[in-house]
Amino acid sequence: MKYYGQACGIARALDVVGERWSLLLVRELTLGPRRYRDLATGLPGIPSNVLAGRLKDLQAAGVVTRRTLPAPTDVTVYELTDAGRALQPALNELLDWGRESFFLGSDAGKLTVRRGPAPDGDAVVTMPAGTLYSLMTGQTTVTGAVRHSTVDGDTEIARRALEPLAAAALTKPAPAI
Amino acid sequence: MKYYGQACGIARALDVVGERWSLLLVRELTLGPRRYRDLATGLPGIPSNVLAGRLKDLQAAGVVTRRTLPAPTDVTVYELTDAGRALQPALNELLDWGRESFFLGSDAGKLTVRRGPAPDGDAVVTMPAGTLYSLMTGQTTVTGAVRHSTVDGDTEIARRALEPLAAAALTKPAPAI
DNA sequence: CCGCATCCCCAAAGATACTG
DNA sequence: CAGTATCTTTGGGGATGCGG
Repeated sequence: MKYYGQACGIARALDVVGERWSLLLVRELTLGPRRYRDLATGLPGIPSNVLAGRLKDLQAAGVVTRRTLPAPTDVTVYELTDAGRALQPALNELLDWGRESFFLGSDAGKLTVRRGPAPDGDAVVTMPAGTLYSLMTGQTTVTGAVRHSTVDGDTEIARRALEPLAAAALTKPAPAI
Repeated sequence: MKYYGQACGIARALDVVGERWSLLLVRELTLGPRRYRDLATGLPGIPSNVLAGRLKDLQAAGVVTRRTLPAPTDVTVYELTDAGRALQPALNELLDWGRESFFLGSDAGKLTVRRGPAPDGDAVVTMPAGTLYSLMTGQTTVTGAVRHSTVDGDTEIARRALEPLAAAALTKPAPAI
């Protein structure tokens, strides 16, 4: 890893747990001791070598320990050290921040997640999360989704912005709008 | 950026500010509005294109805004949004965690930073930070450093462990010990 | 199986030069 | 000064292999 090399405590903390997957790995271990396989399934998408590498790094940093349970189980588990458990308050704050409201932006067929109140735009479409889900999974169409939405601004622009989000659009390249 | 794609708030938070440099950039902006150049100097080592990219990402995420001050200053500054300022508690917790005590480990000529109390080993050398600095900058030798240290364990092993840390060792490959 | 290690590939970071 | 352009290097993503 490349270190920030700053005296700041935040930088030093990120030197230890700032790499991709590291904090999520700690999150998994706050639930208790876990086996390699448990961690792999709890972190969908993490490559096997990255998981192994992170576990090594966090052990070297004194955040995680590896232990083999006594016979007859004879299972190797990973668990947090005291220093690792001390990360809990930071995780809680990140959790609080991360679950605040957010909104989806559609720009030129590219879907982005943004935080805070929705800014003014050509059109703002507000719909229940379930309606968005139905739209994206093909259970409803753009027309159907709009019926369950409130549109603030140009309705035609709103429809064109929603098109690339519909499930049908997933099989063909999104048109630039 | 590759998103974690998990419903967990921590994962969503890291989707927004989990990339390298992002949280340190937010830290800089908690001090108040800053110009591009201020940020670059406050984040030593950040490549210019990465800084520009992070600023774009954080603006898109609604964490940072860009503003041009009115004439005659006519200076563009970056500052945190309300959502960005809401990261302060998380930064404080990371700061608390990051400035806790840590120790250096020397293993096969490789220097590592570890957290928590120093574990038992073949030898544990305790010295003032200034002595370590002198050793690594060549202002003192291993022998001189040991004189200002307390050694718990095998003294010869301690000396061999310190050798690769001395400034003189930086010009030649560290021997495997 | 479970717990990794190895390989290849590509996207992103690092470094530096350059421009309006 | 505030970025963009370009090139090199690193490290993550994905698949697969392998020993206990």
